[in-house]
Amino acid sequence: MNIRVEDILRHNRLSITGSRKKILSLFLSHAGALAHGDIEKKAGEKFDRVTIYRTLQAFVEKGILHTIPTSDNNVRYALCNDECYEGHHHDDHVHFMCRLCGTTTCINDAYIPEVKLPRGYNALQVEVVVHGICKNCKK
Amino acid sequence: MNIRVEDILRHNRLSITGSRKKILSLFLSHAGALAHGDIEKKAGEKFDRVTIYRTLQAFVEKGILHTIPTSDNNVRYALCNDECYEGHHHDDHVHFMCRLCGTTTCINDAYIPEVKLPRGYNALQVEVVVHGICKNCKK
DNA sequence: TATGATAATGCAACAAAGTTGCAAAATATA
DNA sequence: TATATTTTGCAACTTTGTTGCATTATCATA
Repeated sequence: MNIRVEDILRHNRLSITGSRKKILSLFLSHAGALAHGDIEKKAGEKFDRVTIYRTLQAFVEKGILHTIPTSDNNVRYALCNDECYEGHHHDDHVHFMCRLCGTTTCINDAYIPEVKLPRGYNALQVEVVVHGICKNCKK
Repeated sequence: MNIRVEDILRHNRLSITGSRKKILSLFLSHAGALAHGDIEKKAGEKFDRVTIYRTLQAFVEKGILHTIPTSDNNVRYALCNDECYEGHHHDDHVHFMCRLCGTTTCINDAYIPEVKLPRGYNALQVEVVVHGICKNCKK
């Protein structure tokens, strides 16, 4: 697992440091999306808050992570899938937020349908956030 | 215009106060969505920050406004359309955020297509945020 | 329309979230 | 290994959001 983390960092021309390895492996070992606060808790007291901000920002710029829009002023971050690593940023995402357990998951295989906009509007990116009950909570 | 504002407040069993009238008329006279900060600026120094927070919260609870999810930790608020006033909250929205002028608009007449989710996921609400170039900026 | 009940506001104090500059430390490069 | 570059942690600060409470405004009704 650690080897993969270092490969990703190297591939994105980011120095291999403790905080980056830790934060990236948190995402790799955790299915759902994470907010800044989640990472602060999960990483323990080990890293400065500022470092976490800067690490997340760097990961988003490199396309390793993407953000998930929210209505609670608490943006979540999730791993991009493999296509993202190859320059072609995979911008259109479907995300699912569970009303019960609160977890956010990135549904990579959901097909995003064409959205019909009024005349004159030009779409560059479509984000879809579905709220409901997730697979685990439904059981 | 003021009459309409007071009607809406009365209809929602909210006391008619200066801040509510002001904030509601800001939305009625402004096509796009507004963030808390925008309202603070547009309302001038007239109202306490806390009052604006509580007013927005009340409007959302009553279904007068709805929130628009964002990736910048800066939730926008927009007027619900008429259906919202009748108990039946109009939950599924398409919102458009312009990359150039930054304005967010609520596209009420856009049809929200069915999103196919993996087995076991149950959708209750679908939010769509489209990023691109708006009608005005395209000219 | 005066009056008591109810609700909203503003203030203060606080908590949480996010930013910036800079010196020290870690990592990369050659 | 030595030097250049990058990243980190710290401090100080700004912005954003929250809570309790006394004061004030609005509402209901007699």
